[in-house]
Amino acid sequence: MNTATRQKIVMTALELFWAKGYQSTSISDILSRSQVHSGSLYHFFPGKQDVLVAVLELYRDCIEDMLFAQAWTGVEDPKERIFALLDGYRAQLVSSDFMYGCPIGGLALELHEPDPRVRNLLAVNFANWVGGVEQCLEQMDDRLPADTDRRALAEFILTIMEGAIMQARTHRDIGHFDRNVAVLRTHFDALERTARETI
Amino acid sequence: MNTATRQKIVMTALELFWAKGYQSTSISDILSRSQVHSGSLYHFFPGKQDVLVAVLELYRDCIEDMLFAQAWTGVEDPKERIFALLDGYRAQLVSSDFMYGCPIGGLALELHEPDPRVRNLLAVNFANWVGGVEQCLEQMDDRLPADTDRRALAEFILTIMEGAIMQARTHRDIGHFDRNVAVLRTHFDALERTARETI
DNA sequence: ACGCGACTTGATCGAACATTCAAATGGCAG
DNA sequence: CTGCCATTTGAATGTTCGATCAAGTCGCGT
Repeated sequence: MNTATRQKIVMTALELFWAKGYQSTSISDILSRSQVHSGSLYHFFPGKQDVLVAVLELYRDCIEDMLFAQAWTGVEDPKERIFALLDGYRAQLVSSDFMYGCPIGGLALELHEPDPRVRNLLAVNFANWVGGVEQCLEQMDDRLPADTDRRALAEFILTIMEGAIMQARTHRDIGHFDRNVAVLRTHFDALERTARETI
Repeated sequence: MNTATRQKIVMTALELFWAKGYQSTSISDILSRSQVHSGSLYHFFPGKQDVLVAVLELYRDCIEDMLFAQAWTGVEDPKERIFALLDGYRAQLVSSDFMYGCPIGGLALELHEPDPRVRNLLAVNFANWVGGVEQCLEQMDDRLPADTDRRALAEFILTIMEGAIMQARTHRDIGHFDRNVAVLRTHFDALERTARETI
């Protein structure tokens, strides 16, 4: 199977879905940007929805190499790895003039009655992101109170990332992102202080 | 001006934008649901985008009576008013089987290159919501540490609401919402404890 | 009674959309 | 060289979209 054309389609769709969303991206957009003709696209994919599935599968399979590895090079402290991850989204927002937020979050809110495959892949991608953060929290060991629910805290951090991006994009003001991260830092400070006090 | 037809259009559009989003709602959807003909709609509105503007203006003008007043009847404690507000969104998610999230947040992430009017109205609606929560935080007086940035904390609470809805909807599991709110509660506990200790 | 302006009706428009298909191409197995 | 099958080409399809418009209705001031 000539995979080059298929990959070109998926990479182009990934970029367009990220920049404009799923519904605002037409098949024609994907075709003209990727220099592929419609027959080729429909040779590899039954329909538009299946292109989205392929994009979400790519996210799922590459989160480790493309997201975590990238954000965590040169950062060893597990707590700072979490903030480095958030800072990556911040940098994307700023450098793209608030165009590029979270590709999964954008799709998750845009698709109101998604295909079960799509919804499941969105959930898996969220779960993988949360899992990565959860590992950082576990590596913080007794810097966090023993009774801290690390999974719930990891989900909380995803929540903050998504909400902070939403507000910063809407106001076109990175201050909204920064203030949210700052409050998260005070939450970590309180947790670490509690952990120290109850040794 | 025959306002009845206009109102019918705006109310129908509000409901459809909330349930299906802006792009997935066609003018035909609005017309058939509201029993109005296309000429009437275009008599009152230059185009689809202006219907959205009217919907967002309605949210802006009615947030006090429709949202805060509703959530806060019978709840006097300012801290519990915040959690009552969140519980309202929770109830909507559950009773609608995860269809109805936050109408503003959904539109904010869906519209990638919005008309300045639209973007500004989204920002105003977020700001009004944050303002309501900020007032609650101010009424908490010295139950919070003196140096707490109440505006930033109010924005943080909006963030949590939006992120919690996003995750609960994606997983179709209200547990994701509840865990986020639970972590927020631990954050409040820590703040109140700090305030008590530093009297 | 009359006319005017506000509103309604519903057929109609062109553009954009996702999708289809028959024909052409090209590489490779035998 | 030949035949086959995966892939490519690009015109064409039917549908849905947002929007237009001419004709009609209604109420109200004069």
